[in-house]
Amino acid sequence: MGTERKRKVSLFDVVDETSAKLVKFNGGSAGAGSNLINRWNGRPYSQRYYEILEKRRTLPVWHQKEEFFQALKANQTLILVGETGSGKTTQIPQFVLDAVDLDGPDKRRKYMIGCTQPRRVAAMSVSRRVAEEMDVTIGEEVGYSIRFEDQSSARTVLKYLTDGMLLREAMTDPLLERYKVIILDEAHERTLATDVLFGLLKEVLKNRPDLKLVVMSATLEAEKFQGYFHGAPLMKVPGRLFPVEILYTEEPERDYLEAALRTVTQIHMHEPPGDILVFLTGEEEIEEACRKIHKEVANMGDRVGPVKAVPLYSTLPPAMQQKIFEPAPPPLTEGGPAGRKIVVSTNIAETSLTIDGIVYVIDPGFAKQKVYNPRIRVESLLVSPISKASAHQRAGRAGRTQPGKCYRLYTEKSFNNDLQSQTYPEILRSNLANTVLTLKKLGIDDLVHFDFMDPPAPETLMRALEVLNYLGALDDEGNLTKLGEIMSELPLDPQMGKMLVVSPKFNCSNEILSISAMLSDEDPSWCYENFVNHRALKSADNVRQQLARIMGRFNLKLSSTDFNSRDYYINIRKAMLAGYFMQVAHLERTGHYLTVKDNQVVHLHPSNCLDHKPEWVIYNEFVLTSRNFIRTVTDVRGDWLVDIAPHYFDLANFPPCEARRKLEKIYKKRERDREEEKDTK
DNA sequence: GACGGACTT
Repeated sequence: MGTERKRKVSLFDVVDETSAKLVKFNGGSAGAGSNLINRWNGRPYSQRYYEILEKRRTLPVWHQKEEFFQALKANQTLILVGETGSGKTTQIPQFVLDAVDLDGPDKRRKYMIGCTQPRRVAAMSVSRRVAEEMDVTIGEEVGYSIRFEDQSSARTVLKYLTDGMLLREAMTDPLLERYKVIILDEAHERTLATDVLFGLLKEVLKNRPDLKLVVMSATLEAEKFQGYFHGAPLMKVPGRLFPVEILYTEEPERDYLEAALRTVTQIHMHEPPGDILVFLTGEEEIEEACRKIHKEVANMGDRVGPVKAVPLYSTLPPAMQQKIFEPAPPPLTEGGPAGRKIVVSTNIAETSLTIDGIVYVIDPGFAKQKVYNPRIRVESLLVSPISKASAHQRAGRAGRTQPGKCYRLYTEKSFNNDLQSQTYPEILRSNLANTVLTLKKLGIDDLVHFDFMDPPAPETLMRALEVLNYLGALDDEGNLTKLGEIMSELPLDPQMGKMLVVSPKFNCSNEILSISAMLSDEDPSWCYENFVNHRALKSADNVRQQLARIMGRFNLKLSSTDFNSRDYYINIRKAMLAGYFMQVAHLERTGHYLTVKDNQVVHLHPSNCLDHKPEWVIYNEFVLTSRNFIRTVTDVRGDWLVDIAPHYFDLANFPPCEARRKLEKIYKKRERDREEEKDTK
């Protein structure tokens, strides 16, 4: 069949010049005489292939193709720095395909090239683009793999996947033996998964001399990467951005929101046409800013053109998000002042979404960032100053289609002296219980000596180990137990994983499965005009199915207590406690709740749906906002605590407090009951 | 009496 196609093609009238060039660009790897045949699927190239090829050749990274080949050939690890527009994400993996031999030792099995992305959408859209460039079908020779969707096949030679997905694959394929080359893209973002992959790959490379690693990053922190990867060579690729003029304020601004709005109106009045992108920190602030912009511009009357202020944040429904791509409004009257689009966005526009046509960026210098307090095991969001790298990225958003301007609402001195150069990697700002469980499953026994690029605080690791030990996922020697094994396979936090795994014992796994799915996904009670969010329910159902499949693999039975039984809800609450016994709060005589053992004063979040204040509650989340809130709470009973988690509520290891005294009473009553029982016998 | 920056398995 293949021969027939080849014959047809040799008669095919293709522009000679293109095919001649093609031989050269395909290198020696395309089979002899097959320059018009796509080596990946044996089909003749389409006209579109040649059209795209012309454009690809103009990408900055193409000028360094030979240099890249040499570096890849000579080294096991390679670091590549390329700014926005260099074409690295789409081109480098294709260069790698041209440079390496994917045949396995027995010739039957072919190796793959894997390229990680921090985000699902990116993995999906980039792989589609590359499939088009290579003139192959997506899901065949070029594919992608993200949660809920595996678009790859036995023929796949290049696979884009989320970094979290590669980490999952490593659980079953510790030496990543399906891969010949792994490319970690967007490494500067330092996601939790990428950071774990760094350390893991360093180990794997030692045991797989034939495996190669390419680390791609957008910043010069690459020199740090170089040090980490034993002085791997660094290749720099220029980006393709228009110049962006940076403007600072003379004095520090007291109120960044007010300053941002003032800057918007000034640009609108005095600057040439071009859209504006304003970075703010959250939904509420953004909606308020949009309202104020419309109001202020309306007050200016006909002197200025019309504006369309559009909000942008991740929880905005997709249809509303699409509005950022609509054009600016036309002038009110023919020949009148031009209209302007003003996108008011969170950090989502810094990395995940690119909007063409932005000429002005307003950067107040703040973002909400996660911080973790290992002492009380609480993660919270805090509005905090951004890093220099982040400011640089924001500014770049103004230069995608023409020269632009970036207004930094802070002084140049502040930029130089106060901003840290890089954002703290996520691994230093997170609860690591889940990460530690993953590492254990990956066979990393000695966490203290695991080669993290930035080692987390020892206390954070200790707290994570402690939590996993209390849950029974790790034994006292720190080894993964059978329970821990199952928990590591579930895409859930350890507490929730434990709750789900033990739920069959409480005869309520159907219900706990639903609860887990609903809690681990976006919240559908954030309803839109009192209707339950359909998309959120669909996605919770998706999660539920995935969890049910994994439970099936471990022979965990799906069961329910009779709905009319008085034990129906009791069993569910007990199963929840079996996972969440470390997140208990006790109602003190003062009327306040105090978290057990950590002794933090907390308040029931107003969104709770209890009709009374129970003496003991377990909570799903501790949120630090205007006060310490515990959110999504469930009423539990004191004697369940000592039944279900006696090892945690062990009085020998318990600070003196009201909760302790209550537990003492329960233990004493237990003793009395036992003795009475003895006497009656 | 009031909350989700961005992501991922």
